[in-house]
Amino acid sequence: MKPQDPSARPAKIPCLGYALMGLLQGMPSSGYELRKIFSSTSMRTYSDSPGAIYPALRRLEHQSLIRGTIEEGSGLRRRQRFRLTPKGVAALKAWIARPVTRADLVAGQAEIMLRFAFSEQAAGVTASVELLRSFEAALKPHLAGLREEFRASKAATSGSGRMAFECGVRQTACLLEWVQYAITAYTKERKGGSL
Amino acid sequence: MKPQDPSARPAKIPCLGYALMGLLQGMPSSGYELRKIFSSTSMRTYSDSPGAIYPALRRLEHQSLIRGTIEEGSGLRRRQRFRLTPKGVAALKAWIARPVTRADLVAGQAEIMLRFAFSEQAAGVTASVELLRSFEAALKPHLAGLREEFRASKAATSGSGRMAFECGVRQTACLLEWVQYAITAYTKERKGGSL
DNA sequence: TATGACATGTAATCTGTTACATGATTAG
DNA sequence: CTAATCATGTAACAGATTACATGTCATA
Repeated sequence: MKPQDPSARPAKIPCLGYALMGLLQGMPSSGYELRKIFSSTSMRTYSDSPGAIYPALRRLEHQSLIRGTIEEGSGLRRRQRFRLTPKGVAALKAWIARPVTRADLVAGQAEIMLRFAFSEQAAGVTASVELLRSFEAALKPHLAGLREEFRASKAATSGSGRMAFECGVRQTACLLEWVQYAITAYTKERKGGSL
Repeated sequence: MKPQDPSARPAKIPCLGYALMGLLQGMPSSGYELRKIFSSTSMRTYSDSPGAIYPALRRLEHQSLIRGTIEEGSGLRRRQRFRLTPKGVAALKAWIARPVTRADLVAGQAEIMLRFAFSEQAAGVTASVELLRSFEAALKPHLAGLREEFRASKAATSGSGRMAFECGVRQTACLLEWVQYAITAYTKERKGGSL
């Protein structure tokens, strides 16, 4: 069957879904609270629009990755508090544990950083370090390739185009430096890891 | 009229549209050639799928920003070559000349870099430098804000989350360094500019 | 003549955006 | 009572992805 049996693949979860699950682990929250996090903290990159959050939460619930319970506590105001299910925890861990591919790099490192940010709480220090090493392994040849492409296009491209390319190279180099700094920071402070 | 009269706004062009127009200035190309650029060069970030490119080209054509002409030259194989119209050139220049806002920064700098990359050819060195200065002006307070948020969350957030935040701060600092390097590179080499 | 690269497209589907709607609760 | 905030949603639409369809041309 060529068109890839829909029941076979594990129902791809978009990045926003993982962002929500990552926040939900450790801190069960309502949709409104999650929106507040997206609009007020450094996670501004994610949409805080209700038209994004609420449908996303319902999708996750339909996949049994999270479960919402209506709180009756304080007032009569309806309010759902969502928690990760065991299946959700597993999905989150699997997402974090994925090796970093070249495709991840060209797609922008936003998703990898999200994975890393949630890694320690969701899967332990060992998983964080593993992810960093995978990141480093993907990053090195990628940076080398970029530098080669930069040299090759040096004559062809002109002016600001070349300059922009150089910015990309610098940013990638900076990222690699951070990865290596993070690895040493993790491996120096503890030998065993907390998991 | 609250719902913002649709005929009033200049029909927002998505980033892919500007990427296509930027490539088309200077080098009229077919859809297939554009796809090749996206799939083979450092512009891999943009989709090379026909389902993205061809509809985007048609949208631009409907807005009279580009015009396609069927080439009859070599064989009988149909092939459209697209060129920027004067209106397209104007739209591209206007997009490049937009001051960089805080919203641009949190949305990720991909679009700003694209604007800069095309700036010199589309609007001249003066526009490039102007854009860089605007970028710098937006970047400085943003970086300061990030650093403050980082310090504030230092105790609260734990482990990899804080580390990821630090990565964001470093990347932003690296970006600012590049901007300043680029400004000096431009202003040192020529006083007047080529426009 | 069969294969593969060239070249262009369409259809189904998914996700996100914008803009609006709805109702409960709290502060003045 | 009224306005603002809390909290949750919906509807219309835009844009991208995936997967497929179509046809041309060169070459082995």
